Amino acid sequence: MTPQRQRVLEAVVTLGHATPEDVVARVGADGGPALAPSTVYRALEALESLDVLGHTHLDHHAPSYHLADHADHIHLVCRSCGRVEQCDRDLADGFTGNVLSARGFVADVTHMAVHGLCATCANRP
Amino acid sequence: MTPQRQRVLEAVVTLGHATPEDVVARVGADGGPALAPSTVYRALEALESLDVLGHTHLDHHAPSYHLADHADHIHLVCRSCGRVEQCDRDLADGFTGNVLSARGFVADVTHMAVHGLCATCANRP
DNA sequence: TTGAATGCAAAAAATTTGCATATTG
DNA sequence: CAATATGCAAATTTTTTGCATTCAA
Repeated sequence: MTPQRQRVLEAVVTLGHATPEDVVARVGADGGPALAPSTVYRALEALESLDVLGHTHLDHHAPSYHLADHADHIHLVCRSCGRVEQCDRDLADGFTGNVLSARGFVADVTHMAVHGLCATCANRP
Repeated sequence: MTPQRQRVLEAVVTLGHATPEDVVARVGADGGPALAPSTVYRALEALESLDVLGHTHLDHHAPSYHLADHADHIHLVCRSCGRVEQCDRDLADGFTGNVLSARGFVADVTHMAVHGLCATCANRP
């Protein structure tokens, strides 16, 4: 664990969810010297392979990293305000069971981003 | 509906699921002249806004387009062999109900890619 | 004919790679 | 000391934009 990787990790923790470029930007603004983009990309991969981080695909053009802890949750992405919230994975137990019996497919819901409208945006035209 | 857009649409239908670059490649190989990448990107957007196509995020760096019909299904992506299959959306009815009551979140499961292991890959070390 | 679509070429973004140097264990 | 990580720069890859030309309604 090098200081650069610690800074990458801190950035992800601070941001909650972050694309690689979010991390590059954040790390460049945290006081220390900027990190080379390649370092950030490699650090994210390394931290993910150590199961410290995980990622989902919240929007169109970038993976979004988060603490592996969060992997126990399902990500809910509001298509209106863009907010990301999480819910307990067991809300999907029935669904994973259905998919397993219907298709023999073993679903990993924690890698899943569910799009829709959050409570706030749903109660608004 | 221009001939170029028809060819883009045909390519998506033929491929089932296709990233913009898949479409560029496919259209370049279907006999006719290649289309400019910008034309393909704009055609995909246009077809989506007409509700002819929809898209999900099946892998890391690209949206994957498919017929809007397919939007009535949930996409299951095997992390081992990469195959994409679909299942009926009602398998997730319980899940969407849970998310709604727990968070007030209105989930659109058809925009969702579920990662995991397909039946074949799950029965294999 | 009037607005929209295309092709082209160039620009912008995002990600990856090679390699010399520096750092870790 | 040996292995690994970093920084930098350049190369790729993917997507977007501007604009003159062509096409469709």
